[in-house]
Amino acid sequence: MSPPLSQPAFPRPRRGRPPTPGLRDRILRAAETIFARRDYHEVQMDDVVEACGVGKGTLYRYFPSKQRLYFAVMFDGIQRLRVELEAAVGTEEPPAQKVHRIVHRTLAFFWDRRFFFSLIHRSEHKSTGEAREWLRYRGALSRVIRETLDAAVAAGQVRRIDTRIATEMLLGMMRGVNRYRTDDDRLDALVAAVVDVFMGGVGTQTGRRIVAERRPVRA
Amino acid sequence: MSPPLSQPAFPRPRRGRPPTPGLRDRILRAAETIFARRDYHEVQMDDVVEACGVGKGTLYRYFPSKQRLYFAVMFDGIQRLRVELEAAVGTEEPPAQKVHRIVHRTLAFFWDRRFFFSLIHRSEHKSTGEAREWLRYRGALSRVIRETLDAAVAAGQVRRIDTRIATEMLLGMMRGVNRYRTDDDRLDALVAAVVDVFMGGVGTQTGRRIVAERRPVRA
Amino acid sequence: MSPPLSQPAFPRPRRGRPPTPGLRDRILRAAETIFARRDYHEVQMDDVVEACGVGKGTLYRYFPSKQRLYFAVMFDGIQRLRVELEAAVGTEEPPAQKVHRIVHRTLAFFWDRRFFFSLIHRSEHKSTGEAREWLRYRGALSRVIRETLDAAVAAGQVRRIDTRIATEMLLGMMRGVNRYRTDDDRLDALVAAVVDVFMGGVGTQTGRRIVAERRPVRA
Amino acid sequence: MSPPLSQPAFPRPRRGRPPTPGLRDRILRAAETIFARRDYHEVQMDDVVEACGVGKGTLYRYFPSKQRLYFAVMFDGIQRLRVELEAAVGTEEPPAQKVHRIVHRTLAFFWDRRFFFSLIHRSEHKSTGEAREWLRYRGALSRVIRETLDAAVAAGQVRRIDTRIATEMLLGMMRGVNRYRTDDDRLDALVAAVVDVFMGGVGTQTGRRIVAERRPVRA
DNA sequence: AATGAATGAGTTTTCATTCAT
DNA sequence: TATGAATGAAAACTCATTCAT
Repeated sequence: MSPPLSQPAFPRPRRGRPPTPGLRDRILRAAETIFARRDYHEVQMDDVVEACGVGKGTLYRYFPSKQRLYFAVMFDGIQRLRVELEAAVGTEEPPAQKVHRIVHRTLAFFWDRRFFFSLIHRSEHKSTGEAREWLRYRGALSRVIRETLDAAVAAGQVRRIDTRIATEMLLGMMRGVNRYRTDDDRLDALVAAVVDVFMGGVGTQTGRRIVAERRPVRA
Repeated sequence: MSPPLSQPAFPRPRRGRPPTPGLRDRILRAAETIFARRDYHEVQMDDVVEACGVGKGTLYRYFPSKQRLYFAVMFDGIQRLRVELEAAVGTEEPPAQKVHRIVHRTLAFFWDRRFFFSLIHRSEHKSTGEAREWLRYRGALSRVIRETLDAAVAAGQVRRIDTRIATEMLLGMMRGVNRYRTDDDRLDALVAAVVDVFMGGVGTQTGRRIVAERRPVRA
Repeated sequence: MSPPLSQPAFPRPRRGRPPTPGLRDRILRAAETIFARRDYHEVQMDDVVEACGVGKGTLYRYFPSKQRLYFAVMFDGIQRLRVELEAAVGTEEPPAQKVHRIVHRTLAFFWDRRFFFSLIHRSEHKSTGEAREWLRYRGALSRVIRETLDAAVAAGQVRRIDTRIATEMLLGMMRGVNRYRTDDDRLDALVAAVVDVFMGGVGTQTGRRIVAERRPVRA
Repeated sequence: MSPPLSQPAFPRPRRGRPPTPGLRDRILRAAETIFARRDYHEVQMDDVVEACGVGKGTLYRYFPSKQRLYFAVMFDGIQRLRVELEAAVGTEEPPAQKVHRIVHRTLAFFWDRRFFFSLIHRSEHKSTGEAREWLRYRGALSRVIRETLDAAVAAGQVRRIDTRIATEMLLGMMRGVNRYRTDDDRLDALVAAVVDVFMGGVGTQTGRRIVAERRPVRA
């Protein structure tokens, strides 16, 4: 539904000169750095305008409203994360190992985006198109995790638990440790801690052993 | 002009119209239900006014600004939860069992307060007095959990892990499953799932067995 | 129309116990010190309430609105000044001398009341009863001055000028020097300066001599 | 991106919608007529908005607050008056004559601005930047008068009096006659009366004669 | 009668969005 | 097309006045 975010290597045959190529992306990047740092309601369109060095009219030409811009940023971000996770998971490793990669990538992604998603999932009564689309994106992301867990269950590395709920737990753990981390906390240590507890909790004997032996978790 | 001697010393003989008893609490309750359902910026003072059937001036008499009201609601809520947890934890049970109670009470508390604290996790750069105080309240809450975990470690029911981080993981897990639960999810099932995974992850043999054998914990 | 402001020596036979005798006056005094120092719109009824140590309901029992209170204060003040001037003028002195007394008393009166009358004479369109009454009070005051000038004209001590306009000039001069006086300015010096210029301007030879010889004006 | 070289250096090639020419002035004029007629607290921003036929946002774009707008109007007005006075005084006439011009211009200026400066003389205890700046403007205005008087003293046309105080007297006289003028009063007559009394009061023989002989001064 | 709690109409200001160039 | 000026609906808050005790 949204155009590809990275410039494709061969620009598709354009009819009519596309207005300032790459401008949409530039706006998206600038907006991301802003929305990642401040809450939705603390961000003003003027800030975005200033951050991406573009006129306000232009901004509105590309994104018809603040909400749309915000969601575009969120969708873009979560999509990139999903792509990363898919890449991390599309290997021949044992599923239990993949959990480690997932946690690492995800925590790294949110490390500098602590205010991401602050707007999302408010006012449940409003079922706007955005809300629906958000669920799609969010679902696509969590599905990567869930399917990995499913595979792990199939491989006897994770116990027969409800992987939907387990996925939310894992995401929640990561959010928690990231939100309330201290300045001394290091990414790797938190990754290790999360994997340790989560796999300890959901893994089978086998699963735990696989995770434990491979990566000597540095505190 | 001096208080009648027959009156007890404490209830000083108020002159003029006495403050409507319990009004502050009434406002606080009404505001809680509103802030629990909608995001801070979606709540308007007029809504609160209407919800508690009180004049706007009165609202401002008790809480001098919207922010103050919001924080009062948050502080009140988190404090009540903390008190509940302290009660739940002040028993002779084995520490591992107490984790079960903590999870149950906490999830129950947030069951209808899914949007609580939405504002609070924002803009930490503003070090207002409120922000500081929030940290105090939040710290007092998490301390209850952490100390329980510490006791569990001491009792050999939880492994020697960083209980600060473990606390955040536990809170994060609960937040995650609550936020993204479906309409079919039941409180007890989620409690069980969280305890299962968390204690599986952090517990020792002993700890796990303690939790596992006394599975059915009702409200 | 308004009750006598000073307690008469023999209290008139009251039927029904008069509510807290002297309270009205107390309020009036307290309000005066407030309105003399701050502008009408900067004064809040709560300030008045606090200043006179009386409940807000009581305040409204005696003065039905802020405006009424304000005008009562103004009327009271201007009336007292008028009484003073009448006393100062009811002597056998030559009229030119009386001007000196007028200036002295008037400047002294306003010395600590620099914000008096700030509200008055706004919004000409509103012809409230207050506005009319204010004109009566103000007229009574300026009449004392004007009649003194008339007498001075008759006595050949002031030139045949329009004494209405001259009165306004004199009042304006006093207002000007008082409003923009420095901390070093002394009352007597300003009185002398005003009398000097005014009588120099309106007086005849005779009139000027009379004023000049009597009070050696210290600059 | 850099300005075309054919354009002159100064009118930089503004991009986007150019500011409505003269809009700031239009607002200023409209606000002046309003503030000249009504007191600060009786003026609402909506009135100003309506008076100058501009959106409220625009009003706030040019003046960030009601106070700022008010002071801008005052500063603008007093500055224009000062410029007028400087022009009136920058001639070869004898200083005593100049007083006549000063009075004429000043009274004419305030003829339709009887409520000007109503806020300004308030609450001097608040030493805001505006208050300071106001003193600068007001000082610049009175200085023109004072220097004229000083010159007149030097020329032997005014007695050796305190010209600071004399300036305040003159301004006060003008304010007084203007404030309390009747509908029948004519500008020229009041000007004549003020000059007559003031110069009679402060002038030397010479000074008075100079003013007196060239009585009829029209605009 | 006296008091102070309760009230709500009225005002300033913000900021997402539109529009003229 | 790109730009920034212009717009006005919406929202927090104040304070004179009323009312219950």
